[in-house]
Amino acid sequence: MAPIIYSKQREQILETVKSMDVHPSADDIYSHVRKELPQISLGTVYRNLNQLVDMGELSCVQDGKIVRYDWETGNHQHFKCEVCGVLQNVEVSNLEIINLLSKNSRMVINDIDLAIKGTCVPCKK
Amino acid sequence: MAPIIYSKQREQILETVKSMDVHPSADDIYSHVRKELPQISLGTVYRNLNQLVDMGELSCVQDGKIVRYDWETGNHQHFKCEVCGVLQNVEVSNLEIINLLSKNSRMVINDIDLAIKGTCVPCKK
DNA sequence: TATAGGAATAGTAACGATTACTATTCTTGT
DNA sequence: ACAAGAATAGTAATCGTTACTATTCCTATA
Repeated sequence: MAPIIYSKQREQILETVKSMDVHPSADDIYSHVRKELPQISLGTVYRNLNQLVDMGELSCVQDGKIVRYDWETGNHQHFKCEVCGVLQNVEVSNLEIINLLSKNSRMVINDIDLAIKGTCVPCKK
Repeated sequence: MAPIIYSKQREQILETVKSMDVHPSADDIYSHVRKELPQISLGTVYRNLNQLVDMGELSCVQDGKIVRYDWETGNHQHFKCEVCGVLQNVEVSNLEIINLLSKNSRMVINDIDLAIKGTCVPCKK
């Protein structure tokens, strides 16, 4: 439980993720942040991303075998287009789904993680 | 599109997964199959697991950064206990969830992948 | 049943995302 | 200004998985 102290690297990483519209991978973020801080190392990016997720400043999603980061931390789930590969947020009431699930199960449900796969609107045409 | 021909390794891998009650990883399966076929290589296990999933004989789930395999291929989702780490199947009507989601979205939903996190019945006590 | 063509294998090397390590540099409370 | 200890850059290591290659196995055909 070491206290977290300021670093310009962490601030820059957070700002960078917030400025990106897609769900960037650690490597995407590294590339962007290097424009501002050319000396930053990839390990620093990973360490800070993990901290920011732990702190609740960011959320993350597993996309295949890589992790993607998201500045939206509220109640949402992810849609992946199987045609173009884009990953986008979908506003969903997790509670509704949890209620649906709770009807038939005796375990305690804390959270759900829903990956929706299909064809996005532009690819549909 | 090379035709798939018989191999005792593939048969043994499939039988092994079907005999296991938990959701085994490739490495778990490798350990078990080696008792019957000591010469089998890990690469063979991976290659055949991928084929069996493609053939629809098995299904698989991403669990953190590893993939786990499942002989149940029907309509179900996965529950992970955050206390003991066990991964178990939950019977869910995917259609109900897809209907819920389709109300508010214009993309075409082909499939969903739901990871439920919580506390299992034994750990609840 | 012998055989040829190609599919599968064992063993090993390579890969890619992520984490660990370490000497040095920053932050911050005093 | 200074000391304690967080954070960093750079690099090595880890780990699940895939790729490669020479050899062995399967099976359709003669």
